[in-house]
Parts: sequence; C-alpha cells; structure tokens
Amino acid sequence: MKAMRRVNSGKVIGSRRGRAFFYNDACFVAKSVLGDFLVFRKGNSRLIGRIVETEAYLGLKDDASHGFLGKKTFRNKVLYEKGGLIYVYSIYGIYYCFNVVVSMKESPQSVFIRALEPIEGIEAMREKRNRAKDLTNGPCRWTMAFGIDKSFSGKDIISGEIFILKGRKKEFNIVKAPRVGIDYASDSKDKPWRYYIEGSRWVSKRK
DNA sequence: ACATGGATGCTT
DNA sequence: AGCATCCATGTC
Repeated sequence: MKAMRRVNSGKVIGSRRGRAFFYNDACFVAKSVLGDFLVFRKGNSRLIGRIVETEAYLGLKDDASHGFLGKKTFRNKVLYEKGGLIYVYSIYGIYYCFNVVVSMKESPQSVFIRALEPIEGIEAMREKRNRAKDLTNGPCRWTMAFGIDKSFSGKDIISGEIFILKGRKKEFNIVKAPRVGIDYASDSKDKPWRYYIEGSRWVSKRK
C-alpha cells in the first residue's frame, strides 16, 4: 500500500507526485495534474487547493513560452533545470504567476497553474485576499490567496513546503481550449494547450 | 451583461 | 514598451 495522507478530517486525497512524474512532457503533466491537490505547508497549518485549470508551455518550439528558441535570462533560467522545480515570475507589477518546470534539463517546458478550488485553509486564503470575492479562480488570484511570490522561484516541488498530491479518482471530463493572454504569440497562439475540469465553477472566467 | 482604464514594477 | 492579470467603475 502506498503512503497516503489525510486531510480535512480524514478524507484521503492521495500520494505525493514524485520526480519521475515531472519528467513527462508539458501536455501530459498539465492534463494529469487536473484533480490533484496543491498543498502549501506553513508551520502548523496548510493551504490546499484542487487544481482545476492548467496550461502547457512547450518550450523551444512554442512561441508563447518563455523558453521559446532557447531564450534564457535571469528571470527564466530555472526553466532549463530538471522537471519538478517551481518557476514564479511577476507580472503587471503586482501579481505573480506560478509554473512547474517539466521534462528534462535543458528542455524549458512548464505547466502553468491557472486556477484552484479551495479545499483547506479557506479562512486564511480569505484574509490574504482581503475583501475580494473570487478566492482562487485565476492564476494571480490563487497565488495571492496562497501568499506566493518571486522568492518561491527555483524551489523544488518534490521536497519542499509546496507539493502536489495525486487526486484519488479522476471522474470528470477535461476541456481543451486555446491559452489565455498570449496575443503576442503567432504560430502556437491557437493551440489547445489550456486544460480545465468541465463544469468546475473555479475555472477562471475568460474576459 | 460588457467595456474601459488604472494599478505598478520587473524584464528586455 | 510591454506584460501567461485583477479590480473598480462606468454604461446598457
């Protein structure tokens, strides 16, 4: 029997995703983590969200990816590390976007976590979000609720305080759609590399 | 419901 | 200059 973890008064939600999982390609990981649980352990308490929306960024050949054609800067250099590291960058001055690096070293693929369903630590998330109504249904909303900032970039999602637990069952349909907010792209702009759980009310609202 | 514009600073 | 966004405020 695999090691299981208990959260929410005994509800079993699964085993931890390990390194090998994140060595897969971006589309596979982006689809597979839907229904998984993102856990952030801080001292006694923890924040947990169920992943309901992701996007795959394919790296070298994806002109929407920060790793397109091997572009490497101080900001994105973690993309070239092994799968399982966290890539956070700031945007519009005030927000943070959270990605997980996937695939092998030197292949700058990543999975962008766009939305979560709040599971545990909801009061703490609310406090972080002030008076905002929408807690975690958007890429920069959930990072605000979790208190994610740039200092998390480069950390390991395998061994750190942030990790992913495999969802026990995946009884839902996955919708594929074009990615959001990449008008600057050309060839890959309309590729269906956004994935979300059909019917989830926590999926980000488009426009 | 939909449209617009400001916030705010890092990156190139 | 532009950004893998959010929120408040305006109009219908």
